[in-house]
Amino acid sequence: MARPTIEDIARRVGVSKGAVSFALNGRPGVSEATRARILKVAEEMNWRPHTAARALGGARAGAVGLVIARPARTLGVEPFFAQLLSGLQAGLSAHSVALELLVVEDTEAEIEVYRRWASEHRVDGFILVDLKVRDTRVDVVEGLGVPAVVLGGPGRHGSLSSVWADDREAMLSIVDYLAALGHRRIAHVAGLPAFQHTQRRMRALRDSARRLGLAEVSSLPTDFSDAEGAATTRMLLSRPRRPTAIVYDSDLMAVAGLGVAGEMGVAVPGDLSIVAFDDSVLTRIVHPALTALTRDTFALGTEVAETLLAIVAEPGLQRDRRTPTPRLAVRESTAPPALGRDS
Amino acid sequence: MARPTIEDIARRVGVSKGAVSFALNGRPGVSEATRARILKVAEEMNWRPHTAARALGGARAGAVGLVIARPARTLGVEPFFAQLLSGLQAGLSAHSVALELLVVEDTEAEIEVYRRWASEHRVDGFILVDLKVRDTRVDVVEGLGVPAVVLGGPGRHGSLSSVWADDREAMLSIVDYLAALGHRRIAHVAGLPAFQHTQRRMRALRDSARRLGLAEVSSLPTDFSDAEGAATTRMLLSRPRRPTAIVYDSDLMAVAGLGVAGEMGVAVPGDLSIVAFDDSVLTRIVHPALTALTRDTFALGTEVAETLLAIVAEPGLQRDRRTPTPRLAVRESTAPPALGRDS
DNA sequence: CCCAGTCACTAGAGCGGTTTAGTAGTCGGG
DNA sequence: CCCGACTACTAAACCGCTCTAGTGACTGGG
Repeated sequence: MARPTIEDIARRVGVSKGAVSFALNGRPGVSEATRARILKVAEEMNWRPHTAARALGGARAGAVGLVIARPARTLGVEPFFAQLLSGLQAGLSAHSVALELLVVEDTEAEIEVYRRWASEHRVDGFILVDLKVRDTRVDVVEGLGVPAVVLGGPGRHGSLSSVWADDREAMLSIVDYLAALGHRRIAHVAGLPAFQHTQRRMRALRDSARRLGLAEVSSLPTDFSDAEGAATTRMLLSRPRRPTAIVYDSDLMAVAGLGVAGEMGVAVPGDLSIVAFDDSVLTRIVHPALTALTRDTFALGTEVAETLLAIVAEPGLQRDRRTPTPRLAVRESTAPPALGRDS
Repeated sequence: MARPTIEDIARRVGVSKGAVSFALNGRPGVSEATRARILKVAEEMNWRPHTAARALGGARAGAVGLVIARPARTLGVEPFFAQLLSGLQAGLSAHSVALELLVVEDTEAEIEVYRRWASEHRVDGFILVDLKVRDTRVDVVEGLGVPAVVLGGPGRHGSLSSVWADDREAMLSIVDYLAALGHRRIAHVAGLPAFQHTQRRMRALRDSARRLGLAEVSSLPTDFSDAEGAATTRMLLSRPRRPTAIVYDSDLMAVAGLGVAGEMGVAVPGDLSIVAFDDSVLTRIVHPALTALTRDTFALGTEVAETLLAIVAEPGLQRDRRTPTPRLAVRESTAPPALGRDS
């Protein structure tokens, strides 16, 4: 037998389609006895709702959308991202909601996809990541009237809900730690300056340096790629007065930096301390293992998923959820600076 | 104005719903003049098809499904996987087909999802990865009558189509290369023995050793995790007669192995050569950069996507597509073995 | 000049659910 | 005994689109 419909069930039980619908959705309108009979037959016939039919009636689409604007080839080198995805999955699938994933080339294409998916009723909500300083997406998604959660923040995301971690606090904790070890010349290999979180981290570093009286502290923006991370490291280590510690905005860049140090004969942590502003298996498998700011990215993903589902269930709701501040996991890549010629 | 429907367009243009449908789908039945008028109005009103309504009419769902059975937390440490995903995306989105992604705990749950998605008409086809030696999923998916493509092979996937690379040839090329360098004691840190490709690689290594007269060659299965990769390496390097070369079944394990070598003071490539059976940015950012079997995983993904779309478009079609054999990219982690005490 | 054939289009059924309005039947109170 | 309220259910509209059968106008051949 082909896919059974509620019509088939109705016929078999001897009731109307409506009664079957009520019974299957736990809605009042049928007696308990009838409900039981209907459920039994539905089970026997192995009935499953046809999502499209449901969605057509104006109901939920049963999926949420995640669109990422990156050159497709670079996705997936970021362990952070993959972990986030897993967490999202876990949070969504617990409620049988699917995730529609799309990778596009740029923000313009991304916005186009939001427009399309929203008008096609393909998804019930969106997740926005990689928030920029002045992000055009926020206005567009607000305008579409579709529930959305922004990963990042605080602030700067209009009426959309958000889930965020305190980048500032995190950066302060790193600098405090390095300063306590005795480091005075600290470099920060940052990410894309267009990102809000990059800006926050750079500002936190600057403030921290002022407060602690560290003179030679600087942030160097990159595009988050391993290539630029390596190039920037090479440049830093070629300086006559090179930094004694480098903070990288991603674990991938930190590992790339470690590779450059090895190549240039700079001992880690003897001559150079390295801290990664993100953790993953990567930082642990290299030698020496990298000191890293560790957070539960998986949990972050589930948090985002649940927040979004809550908003979908109750439109108009707005939520700003702060996640625990990441903590520094001290490993083997940090040590007091060598008492060198120029310290 | 809320979302416009073809009804709205029909009214505005002064034709029937049917005419609008024909015009918008490039179907015969309307004059060119009318078609142009309809398209113009549709454009003005910013009309988009309602996917659910379309799908309800028995048409395509406009999405394909990818279900992965892994503990959700471990997804995404595999660069291979992320790259594949990007490629899939690229191939699918070129045809405006979405990807429904779900990560589940085990194969049983995976099968349940296939059943559900198929009966809910949520997807038009499936992509199966991580094929096991005797894989229960193949029968189930065949039984569902939903188009599917298996990544892996050759053979052992019933009537389903497949896209595959020649693991055997690849392994032979690695062993030939190492033997040519002078290595005689080669270890293979393999993946899960339940996987077909792990079996093929192990067999290829064995055959190769026999052919080349290499006496001390062995494959050691792991679960593909960095932890087991590291542990196995530690064990191998602690042997009195340790291998002079190790081949790892994934880049992640190779990097983990490199870390262990560094930790144990074993010089790479001086005392030990390392080859990774998979390439990614990982192998390039470490120092020394790892010699690796490189293939275009992104292209593999698009290939899979296109194969699946072809089968969806023409059910009954069966295709076995072999992708180019991966090539060995020689980097800094391989060299002739040291003329040690016991070689 | 008539009829068959083509063209351009319309009307409406159907996809599989949800939901609303309506209808029997029962029950309790006055 | 009648009326109103409530319960359990039915019938049918509706969601937005596709697609088939049907219709009227026009064309061309005999």
